Amino acid sequence: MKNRLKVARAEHNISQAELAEKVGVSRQTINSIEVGRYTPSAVLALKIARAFGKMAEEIFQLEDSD
Amino acid sequence: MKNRLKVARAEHNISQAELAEKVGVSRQTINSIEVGRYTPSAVLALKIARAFGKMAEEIFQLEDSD
DNA sequence: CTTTTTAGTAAAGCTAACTTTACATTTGAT
DNA sequence: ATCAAATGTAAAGTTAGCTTTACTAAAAAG
Repeated sequence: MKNRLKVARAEHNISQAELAEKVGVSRQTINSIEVGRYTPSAVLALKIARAFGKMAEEIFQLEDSD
Repeated sequence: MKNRLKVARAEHNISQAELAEKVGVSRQTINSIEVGRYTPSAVLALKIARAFGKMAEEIFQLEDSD
């Protein structure tokens, strides 16, 4: 799964740590998702999307490999 | 997390087994998600939404408890 | 009423998501 | 050039997502 987290954070000018706090996970979790180390749960994905005022699909996109 | 899987399946008139096959998981996984036994991964949530031609948020909704 | 399809549930096992702690590297500000 | 903030990564541990097999119950079709 691809994600546009880095871009969305840049648009909103917030750090990984700030996003983490906003959605209730650790900073490392946000970093790991952002760099593609793993896929978030649907709950976390929805919270992240909501934090940016976007649809989940605008932030997270399926790849052929999924 | 709430979900509208049962309704979406009814609209599309497909069984849990058919949906499972479409998105590449076991029938039990679909059933478990539908009855709220657990939350899907973001990948699976996106695949399910796509299978119904809807946005993830139309099928899966955050609750206060999330 | 009998058969078939669909749905619900359970146990055991495996892998991936997430945590905490901790340290190294990069970037930005002064 | 220095200090602070932000990012990247790692290891160890816990929990949740998902699988397979298997059985029961409900609903639909005949």
